[in-house]
Amino acid sequence: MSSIRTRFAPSPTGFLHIGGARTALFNWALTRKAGGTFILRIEDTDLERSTRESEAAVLEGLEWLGIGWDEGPYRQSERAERHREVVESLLNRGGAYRCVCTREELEARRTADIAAGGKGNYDGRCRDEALGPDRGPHTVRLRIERDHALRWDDLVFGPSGQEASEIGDGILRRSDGSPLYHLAVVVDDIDMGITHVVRGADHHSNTPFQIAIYRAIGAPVPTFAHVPLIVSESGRKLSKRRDPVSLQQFRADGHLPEAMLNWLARLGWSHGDQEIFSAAEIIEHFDLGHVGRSGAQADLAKLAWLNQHYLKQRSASSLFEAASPFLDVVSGRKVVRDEAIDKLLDVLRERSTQLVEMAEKARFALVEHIEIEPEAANKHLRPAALDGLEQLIAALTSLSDWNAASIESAFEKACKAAGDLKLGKLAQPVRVAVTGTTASPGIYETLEVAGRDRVLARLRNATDWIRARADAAGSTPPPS
RNA sequence: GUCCCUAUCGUCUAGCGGUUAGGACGUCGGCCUUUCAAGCCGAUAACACGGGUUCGAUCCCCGUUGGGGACACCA
Repeated sequence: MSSIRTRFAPSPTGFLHIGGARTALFNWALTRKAGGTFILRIEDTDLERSTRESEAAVLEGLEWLGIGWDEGPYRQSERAERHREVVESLLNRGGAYRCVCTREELEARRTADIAAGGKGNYDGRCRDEALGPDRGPHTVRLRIERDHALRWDDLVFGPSGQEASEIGDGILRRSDGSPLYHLAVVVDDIDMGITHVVRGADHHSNTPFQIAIYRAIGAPVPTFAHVPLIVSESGRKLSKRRDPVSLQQFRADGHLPEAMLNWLARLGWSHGDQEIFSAAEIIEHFDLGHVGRSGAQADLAKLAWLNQHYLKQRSASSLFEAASPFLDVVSGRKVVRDEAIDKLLDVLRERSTQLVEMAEKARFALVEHIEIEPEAANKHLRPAALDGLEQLIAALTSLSDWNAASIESAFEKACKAAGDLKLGKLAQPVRVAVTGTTASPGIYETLEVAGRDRVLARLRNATDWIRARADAAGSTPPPS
């Protein structure tokens, strides 16, 4: 059996967006499953818009997702000579011809044709003129053989295509001598021995013309599979302006690569009822036959769920590894891993969907000074809480060990000393004093990871604040 | 405008002539509970419409409607 060869061919005109990432993923999964060769080719023939930065972003994005390639990256721009060569040979063999129609003429005739009920295809005026290279500025068009069916059996869409008579002779080379995309991809795919072209469904309609180019060149037509586009949550085409589409952005928000991979894989593809897929399982089960035929909306809520799922799956060390850069940002320094950090991340993982969120929730244990939410302070840091807080400070101060269990005993002692105070009555003020918010992990763990010194300092701050505020408001000071 | 593609819960989807139309996310409710989560339990919710074909259509065919894509000397 001959092994398959596939490629991912992004144009480096921006960041790698999720549609492209998914196309890469499908190619990769298909190829890995079949034990074939996956090639990366950068389509940078549009020199105006292509940049090395975005090329680097594409490679980085793929690497981050764990999508590795076997050959390349090749650059289409480096193959210009070869593209010229193919056009020349087509010209020599009569598979293509020179066309001197100007844009204006073309546009006028096209408009007239449509007005007359036609399709607006190129009318073939120069087709049989046998124009030589001495005719001034000209483009080169493919001489599409009439009465040919330009059809193929798409691995996703099934039987597809059109009759040759339904499309016009397309341009292969511009008047400035540069090749058009259609010619370049076909030539590159032929030269690189691509057997399976898996790409976005936006190319579905271009395929007949490309098949005609394969025929003219005399090369075997590869197998095609067109993957439906990802659409935005509003149901429309993804807009770079409106929608979150950059893989880099998802990464910066704190998504784990395994979650992104799983999410992308399930967007338009399924394997029975299974929702959770490791990279290995995607490879094991992937097949084009189970890729849907209609566009899929990017479901951010599902991504959030998946991301938390993988957050919960990670080992302490790999969780820290992923979270580390985010923790550094919040703390403003390099956070080193220790037992307290591990514990902190561990209690935070089931409370966060992204790493930015996780790091933000870890703030109370990472920085010296916290801001207390005014609303939380007003509600929970009241004179009524003073006695409990002071009893707790005393109990905490006399603790010999600082851990969740000993802290719990201190709470029990404080509650009892404060007149059989309910735990909830004490826990919330403490939570606000220590974390600045009303929501946090269990109160014992929270105090444990915040550290004794910080906890005691913040509790004292809180009691001071309550007193000062009571005085300022002129109300009766709390009983001592 | 022409051509092509597409259509199952709000979303991602399973289904490939006969099913109580399944799962997951979300949403809602309950349990748990020191807050928030997590977890567990339960509920809600779909075959776009109209014709055929067939003993029987979610499934096959044809329309309609909706959605998407392509029609460049862009990629």
